[in-house]
Amino acid sequence: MALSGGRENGRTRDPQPTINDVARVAGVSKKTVSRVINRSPLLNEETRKKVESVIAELGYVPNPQARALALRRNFLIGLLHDNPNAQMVLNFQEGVLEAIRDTEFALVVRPVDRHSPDMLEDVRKFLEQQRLFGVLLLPPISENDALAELCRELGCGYVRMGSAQLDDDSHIVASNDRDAVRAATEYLIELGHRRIGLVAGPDGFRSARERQEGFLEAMAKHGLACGPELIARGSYTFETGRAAAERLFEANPRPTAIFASNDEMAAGVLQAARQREISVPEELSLIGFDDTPIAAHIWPPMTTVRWPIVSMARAAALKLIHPLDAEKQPAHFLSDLVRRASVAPPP
Amino acid sequence: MALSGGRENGRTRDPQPTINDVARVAGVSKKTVSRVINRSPLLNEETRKKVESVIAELGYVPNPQARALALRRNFLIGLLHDNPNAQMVLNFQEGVLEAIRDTEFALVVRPVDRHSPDMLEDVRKFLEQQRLFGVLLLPPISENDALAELCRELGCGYVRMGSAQLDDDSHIVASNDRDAVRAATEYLIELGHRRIGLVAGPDGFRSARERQEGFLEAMAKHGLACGPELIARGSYTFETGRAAAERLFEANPRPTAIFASNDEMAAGVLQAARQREISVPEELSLIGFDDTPIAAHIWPPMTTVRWPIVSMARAAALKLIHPLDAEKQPAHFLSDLVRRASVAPPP
DNA sequence: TTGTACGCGTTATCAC
DNA sequence: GTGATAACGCGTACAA
Repeated sequence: MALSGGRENGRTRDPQPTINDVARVAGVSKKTVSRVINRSPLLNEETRKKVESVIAELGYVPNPQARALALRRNFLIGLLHDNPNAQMVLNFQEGVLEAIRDTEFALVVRPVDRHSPDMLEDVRKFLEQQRLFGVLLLPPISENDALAELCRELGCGYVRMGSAQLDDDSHIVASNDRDAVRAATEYLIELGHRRIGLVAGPDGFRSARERQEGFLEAMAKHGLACGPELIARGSYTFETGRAAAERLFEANPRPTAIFASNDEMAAGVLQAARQREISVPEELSLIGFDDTPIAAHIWPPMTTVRWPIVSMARAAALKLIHPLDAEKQPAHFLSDLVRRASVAPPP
Repeated sequence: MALSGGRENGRTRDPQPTINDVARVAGVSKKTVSRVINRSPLLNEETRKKVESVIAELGYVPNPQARALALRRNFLIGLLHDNPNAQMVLNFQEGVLEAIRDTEFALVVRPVDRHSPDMLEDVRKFLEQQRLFGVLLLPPISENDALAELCRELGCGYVRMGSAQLDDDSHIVASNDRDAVRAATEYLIELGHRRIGLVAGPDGFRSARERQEGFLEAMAKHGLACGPELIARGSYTFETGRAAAERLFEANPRPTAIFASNDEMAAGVLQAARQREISVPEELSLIGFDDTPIAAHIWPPMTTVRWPIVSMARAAALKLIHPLDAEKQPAHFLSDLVRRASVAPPP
């Protein structure tokens, strides 16, 4: 009579009831319970109600590990990133969690070190060991094609976040950084700026390249010169932004505006300007990229390009979760310019 | 002959070899393989070597879902937080990941909304559904005793991060905010400041209370007055910091120094000062708390209290993973003052 | 529409 | 030391 897992007496404090308990109490087979859980259409309405009430009464929750074993796939989605910037990572997590809210999916995070020679091996071990449903790749490591290839080889789903079309639409969610920066630069030009400096991002970053090209396109389109003295490269950090600004300030005549390829470098530019007593925006206009909190919290509040990372993250997660409808999720997102106080017409 | 899971021909691209495959190839039982994996001491050295070589050859990796099912516990540790601040969350993740590197544990993140009336129910659902090994609680939700009680009820391990002794040593990793703030305040006093304002944190936050009391202790110890006109409350955001500063500036005489209970509010204070053309540090000294990136990136670079969050996170994770040795991990950490340019003697 | 029997990959029991 | 055999909790053929 007593099925496995059954405990007839009220003594044992239930270590989570199982599907067997539900079946026994409801007086049906385990399979029927399983059908109720998985919303099988061919099911007598009465038995469904009965089973559902027993489920509620017992507080039954399916064991995800057992499900994973039987289905030969689990419900964990991984977030692989190389900490491009804390706020961005967290915003991304937020978007993913919006997408998987009220599903059985969970998000596991995994920072990786893109400079480590065995980064790829580390990721492989991680994927083999955890057998994730799929992974989300954040820039800059999302630009690594070998990583995508590894996922394919391991049969692990993946979606990449990027600044451009890096993969087919079912595997990418991209912002169009080039267009956004072109528009930001044209905004400066329309205000009357002619000498505009660029703090470019590091070599090897696709985002850096896209942003630089957007900048150059705008300058070229308006016939503005943009020699090497107007371009300085940083590595997306505050300090390199400061150093890059120092170099741009040497240009003669000095630029009246600077576009920095991310906010952190823009903050560095601002500090360099302050040390030289160049006032922003009166003597120097400044635009950043990312709209991280720092942009709004420094003085003057900084004009910057905001990309809709939460929506992008949500779309990426949905693509991953519903591989068949992956193409229904938008693959391209537009960034917009957040106008604050760091931009003014040239002196 | 052919055991389950065996594929004798080279045709099928192996969807991960199982323990059965290893056992068959090595010519032993799967229990023996299991013993090798779990480093059972009673094992013939020869058979161990043989099995190990087969494991390597086949590239066998144990399936964590199957292990979880058999062991009735998985190897997922959860991070519950209410985004106190992006950098802090990410630093915490970093510390946890240091601790679980090269283990089979993985980190799953779960933001919660502490303002939602059914926060507790959400967490309960999450824990029941995912059946985590244990969870790490970040402030401010770590201060919620009902949450800790819930974990105990559900048999889910937990470790809380806090600003004070909130739980017994095996369930807490705490910084001593009170001492740190007292020291920071005394630093101001030693420089000669007598009128010192406090931007306190929000009601209901233990950290806010601890920091406030540290401040008051220092003031009292040196016989300094600290009336209500010298205390303004904010809610740990930039904007409330700015507003609090406005109120403090009304005090007569105006304070020559301000301690803000976190960096974000301190940045708000700085902005308010700038709008009033009160120069920092010449006319106003300022100290923050947390040492988030913004502290170093604003102007002037800000003196602040840094707590060793990465080490704390590591300790918390180790406590969770090794419940028996939990007490061996330190439960208390000291914060230190990072001296930058926002503090000077009073005018 | 519902139930039976078995598989998923691992660990635990208890013989040998 | 080692190996059958039975759990663990759930899903799927296939039969009823």
